[in-house]
Amino acid sequence: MPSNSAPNTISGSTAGKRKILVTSALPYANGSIHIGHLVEYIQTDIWVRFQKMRGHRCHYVCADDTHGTPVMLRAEQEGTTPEALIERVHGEHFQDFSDFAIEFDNYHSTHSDENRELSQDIYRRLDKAGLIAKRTIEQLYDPEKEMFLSDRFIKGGCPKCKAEDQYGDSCEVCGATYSPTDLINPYSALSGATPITRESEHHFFQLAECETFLKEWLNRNGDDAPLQSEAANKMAEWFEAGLRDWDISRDAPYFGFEIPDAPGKFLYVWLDAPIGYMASFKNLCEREGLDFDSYWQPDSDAELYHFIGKDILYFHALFWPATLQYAGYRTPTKICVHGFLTVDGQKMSKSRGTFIMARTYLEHLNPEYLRYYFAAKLSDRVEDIDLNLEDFTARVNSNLVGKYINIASRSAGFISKRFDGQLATTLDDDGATLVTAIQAQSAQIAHLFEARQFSEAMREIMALADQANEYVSDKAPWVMAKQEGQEAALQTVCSAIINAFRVLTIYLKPVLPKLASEVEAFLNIDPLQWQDVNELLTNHTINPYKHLMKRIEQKQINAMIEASAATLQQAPSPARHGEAQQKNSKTEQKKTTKSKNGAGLAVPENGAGSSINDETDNTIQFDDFAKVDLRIARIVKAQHVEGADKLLQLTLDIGETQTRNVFAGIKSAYTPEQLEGKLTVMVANLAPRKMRFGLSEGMVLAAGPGGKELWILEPHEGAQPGMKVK
RNA sequence: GGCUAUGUAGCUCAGUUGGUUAGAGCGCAGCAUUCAUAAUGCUGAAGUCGGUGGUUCAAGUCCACCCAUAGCCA
Repeated sequence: MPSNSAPNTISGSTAGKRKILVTSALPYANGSIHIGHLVEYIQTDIWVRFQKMRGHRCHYVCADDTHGTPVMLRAEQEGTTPEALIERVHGEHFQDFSDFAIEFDNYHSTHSDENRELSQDIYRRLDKAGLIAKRTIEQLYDPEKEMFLSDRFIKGGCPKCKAEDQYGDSCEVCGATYSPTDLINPYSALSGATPITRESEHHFFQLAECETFLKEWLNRNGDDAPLQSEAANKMAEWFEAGLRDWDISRDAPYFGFEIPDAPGKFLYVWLDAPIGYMASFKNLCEREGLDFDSYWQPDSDAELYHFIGKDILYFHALFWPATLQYAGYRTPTKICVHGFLTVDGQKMSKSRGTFIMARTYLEHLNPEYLRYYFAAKLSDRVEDIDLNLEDFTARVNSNLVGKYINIASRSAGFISKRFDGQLATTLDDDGATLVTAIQAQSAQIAHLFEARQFSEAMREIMALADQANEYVSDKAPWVMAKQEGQEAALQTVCSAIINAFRVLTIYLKPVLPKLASEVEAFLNIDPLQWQDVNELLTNHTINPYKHLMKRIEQKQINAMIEASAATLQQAPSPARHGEAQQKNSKTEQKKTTKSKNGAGLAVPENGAGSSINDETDNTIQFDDFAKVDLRIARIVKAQHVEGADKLLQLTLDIGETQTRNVFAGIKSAYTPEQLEGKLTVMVANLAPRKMRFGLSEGMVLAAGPGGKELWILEPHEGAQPGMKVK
């Protein structure tokens, strides 16, 4: 594991200023920022702030990713232009980031002059290098809308199971994969028109030509290689599968940049998106008089870091270095890949209220809680991290408020009340020992920040906070305060505590910049830099202590979850770019369908107490309720379903001449024997759902989080099959 | 289906090249304390390290298979 290794020559030292350029992936201009996105921006921002505190010349740039079909269509839907749409979203994104204390040196847009010039120039350079091939391909075309359709925008009947309304690449009912041309009665999802096949010349980036270079790049710098081991593994997989050409052109109409000398052809959004990193930096250079070339020329002495999520590794580890190399630019120093965010161990879910938008979070909680929590969970590995809300509350309250903030809170009162804010001129032996011990961890903690092992750094820092609290406990200043002749000792002890607090604040500053600045005001000092660790604050007057951070209350969390559940109809997509975006919203849709009625069970995928319906708010009218025909049902027969992991097949008697067949996802909690003969409640008027194993004609009601914890409803004695539940 | 990860105390995670009774924080229990917007200190309980089989004097750590979860298959 390369980045776990001992500090190398670059990362360990403070001597010598480094030139560092850092990016986070560009958020797509077709959705709001949510807490999943924030993992990356917070991770990057912490790293950047650390580098700046160390005195390095570090720039952090980002931008909105604006091009592609989804933006074009959404603008059309909203009755506006793509330009107006992306401008509005740009403002929203920037505000969200700012409010989370994510401090870009520049937040630009891929729809900018800089990006157009760079993108078109890079295309020309790649073409000149012989890497662009042109081939005519056949694609489905919407004659009404007059545009080519990607798989996502074509629907029709599944060629295998005949299910209707399936997408162009795979069937959600039987799982078959196929090509859109295989669909039965295909139609355009945009206009409903029948698509026709049409030829078009496309431009391809011949990635296979770059294989030798990519392998060399990947193995560069030994232990300090550009990729983490997990990402390098993935690369090996891709190499083994063989690198294929990359289709980088799209036909008009397309919101993007035209390909030079190819009228009606546009650069695919994924080509110009990463170039947006350069464009944003170029824009910054022009504004601040920096030398763009010294960062991007092949012999550059600057370091270049891209922080990305594992979902877009392919673009950043294959195409992007290849693009840069063959266009005559330098290549990235490192691609820092992180995993996804889960909430309470599961994918963020709109119905459970765990699909939390950045804005919703901000309306209920302090952003620095989340910054700390993410820091406490993040490592240099490509691992998913979990936001466990209970753990979140406990850790923030205990670590930040109970341990760290409390150190200031329990000493400052004495200093201001008894000594008029004046700190002692020297520390006693024990106090000096404590502060020295905390200072001594500076190099180690810096190394952990540098190596992106933030969770380890937080552990170290909190262990030091424990030492400070032990010292307070040992010295018992409140006892001294009551003894005559102990004034000097009291002042000395409290000064040591304040000094311990000051050093801990330096260590936490990259994570908690706002809090740190309040601490600076409280301590009456200049903005803290990393090198200030070695100084002592003595013979100095501090300001009266005001509480620096409140504890999280459960009701704030609850309110945030409720608010998230309530605003879920505007389904923002987590994806960043064009087609990836489409794919994701499709997954989301799949999930929704499934939890609604796919398994014939009224339990949302995993959600205890959550709403079944994703689209409405929580209140319904009586009429709405009356629409649901709930009936007492006797389980005449229950059996396993061959090939299904979660399903039981139930035969239900609801007083009709025919029994009902229902597939229920309760295998994990019940055996067929436990169910046969029992009474339960079913939804009798649910539209039948064709499943892989047959037709499901309703669903039975059950509660619980899932797995073994699942309980179906059973009426009291006397109820008869067929009775209506109302 | 193929591939890649992950699975260690209630929760979140550490566990170096296989080596003495498996660690931390949070939570929990008891005690102490009251300076601190209940915060702190001390003590303690708690794990057949996903399962099965194997290699070895010795396996959480290596191998095989299986189970679960997540992702990738452009």
